[in-house]
Amino acid sequence: MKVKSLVGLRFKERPADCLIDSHALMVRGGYMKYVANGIYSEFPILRRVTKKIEQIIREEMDKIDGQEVLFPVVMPAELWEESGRYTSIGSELVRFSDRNRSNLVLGMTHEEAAVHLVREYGRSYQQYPFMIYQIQRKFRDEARPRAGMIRVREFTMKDAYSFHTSQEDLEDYYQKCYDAYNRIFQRAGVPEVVTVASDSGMMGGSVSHEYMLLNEVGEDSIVLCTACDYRSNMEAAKNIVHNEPREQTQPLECVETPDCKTIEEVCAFLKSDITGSCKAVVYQKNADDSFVVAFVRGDYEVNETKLRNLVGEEIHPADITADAPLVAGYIGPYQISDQVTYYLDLSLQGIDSLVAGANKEGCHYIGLNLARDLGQAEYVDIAKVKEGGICPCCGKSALTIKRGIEVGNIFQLGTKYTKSMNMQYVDADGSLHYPVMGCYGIGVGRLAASICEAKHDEYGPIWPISIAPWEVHLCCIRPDDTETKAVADDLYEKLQEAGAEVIYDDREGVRAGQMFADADLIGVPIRVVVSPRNLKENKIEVTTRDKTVQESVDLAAGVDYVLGLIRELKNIHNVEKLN
RNA sequence: CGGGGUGUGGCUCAGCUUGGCUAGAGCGCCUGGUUUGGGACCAGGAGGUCGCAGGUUCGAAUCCUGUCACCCCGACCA
Repeated sequence: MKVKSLVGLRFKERPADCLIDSHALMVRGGYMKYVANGIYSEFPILRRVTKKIEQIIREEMDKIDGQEVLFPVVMPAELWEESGRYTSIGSELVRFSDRNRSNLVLGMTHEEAAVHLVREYGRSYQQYPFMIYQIQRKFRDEARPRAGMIRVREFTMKDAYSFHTSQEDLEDYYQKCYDAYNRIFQRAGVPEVVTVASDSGMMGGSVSHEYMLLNEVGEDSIVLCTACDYRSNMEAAKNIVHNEPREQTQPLECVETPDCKTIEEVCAFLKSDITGSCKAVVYQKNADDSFVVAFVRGDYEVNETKLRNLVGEEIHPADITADAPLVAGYIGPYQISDQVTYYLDLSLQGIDSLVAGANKEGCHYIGLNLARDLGQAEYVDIAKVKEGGICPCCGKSALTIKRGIEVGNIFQLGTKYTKSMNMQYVDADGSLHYPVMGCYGIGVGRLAASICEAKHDEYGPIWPISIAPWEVHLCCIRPDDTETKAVADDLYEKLQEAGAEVIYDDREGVRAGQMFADADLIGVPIRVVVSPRNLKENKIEVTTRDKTVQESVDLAAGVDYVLGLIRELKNIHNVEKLN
């Protein structure tokens, strides 16, 4: 491929809308073009990157006996009605109708299609286990796409579905997939991707893991233990609090706290420690707007995912109107209206004397003892883990919180879909059973963008060779010089004949500076420069994009040197060798 | 859906407060020339319904109303 004819515009200025570097670089480098909110087209450079990622995924899926299939993008509503998700999923699922007024949906995930495809095939236990996967476009009408390709509405995803005759077999396969995913990320040049325990969300199922590329621009908070291997998404992280007894039990007393609406204001006013206070965070159930109050120790935040799971239905932050059975700013667990459901967080357990709202305008209680004053008090885990918190695995106060981009996930689904869609197999003894499912996803475009985000400098991406659009970027400085051009052309031919993927810049009238800037933006790992200056010494210049190699090589040895370098760079991510 | 912001050649932006000649600059693009190792220089050129609709006015990129789109924060989220 010649740079001269590479379709896509590169430009110097950073587009105003690009908040994160990977987005800016991929737009500036002619990788992608904005089409509509959360929708992009891929130019050839990016398409080459995503194709390579897809190929790595394909190979690893095939290694664990996956079989590639293709589901439709458009599906009839009936299919989604079978699983119940036609109604249970919100506006993220695009629904529309065709000319016959049949209701259709755009595929945002394909559990329904997968079950539909193999419902008949999987009638006998002898067919199990099996796994099918596809690499295909999905559309999710996300509320707020952002950060370029990191969060979009239309995207390419590899989604895999495995079917088993027992939970044990699923767990066995789940582990194989877990390992395959690690190989994929290693081969794609990001071995630093970590797995974390996650909340299964609307997917249902019990066990699930997310693969996170730790990065500042990530949307997820990841809880990591610096003392052991514990890793979890914040949403699923268990919070452990040990409250030491520290005060004598005091009598319950109502005090005036005028204009103190936040817990900080109350504690400052009463000159009390925030860790001895009880904070109320109010939500409403989506279904009937009834109030749900979460009480946590003043210095903690509510983990809405854990709360949502506990409540068992969708909730949203409350709008406390004048006629609500709550006094905003003065809400406490003691004598709270019986029209509200409330939960006490574990962080409140064992505190003998609390400061808490009195459910009266301008008043708080001091000396509240939950065990004594509430009769029976039940404590649940609904608070967010804090930096330095106690690890639920090793018990040390060694938790740290980082940001991560979710590049993949795996779920043990159980029989949610096979049951609802009535997929059964006949067992050896003639009895009927629902197969157990697992599902496994990787966002291809998001992975490409994440890798760019993790590996770039101010000039452009630094692609790992395994997913780089090309392996070698050949620059011919001064192609108007016939000798230089002849040497460069020859190198281009020979490298390609030897199987190297080469992008060749032989543009006339383009100065060296621009060639280099373009090469930086394309981010190819090996750069070969042919110029009159080098040829005087009968040399060519070979450098790597990350500057770890900067060699002047004899022209005669040039091809072999470059081929050797390609092999060397490829070995870095060669999983077979590392394992 | 709530809050904030922005819409002016392909890109980055100025002009708007205080309405007034033919709407500007840099980058990019086209032609010719001089150049040639980190985004060159000279000369010439193409490219705009100033997001859209309505209103005020002798006159609107500029003021008013509405509307749409996008960006950011939040909500939401396999």
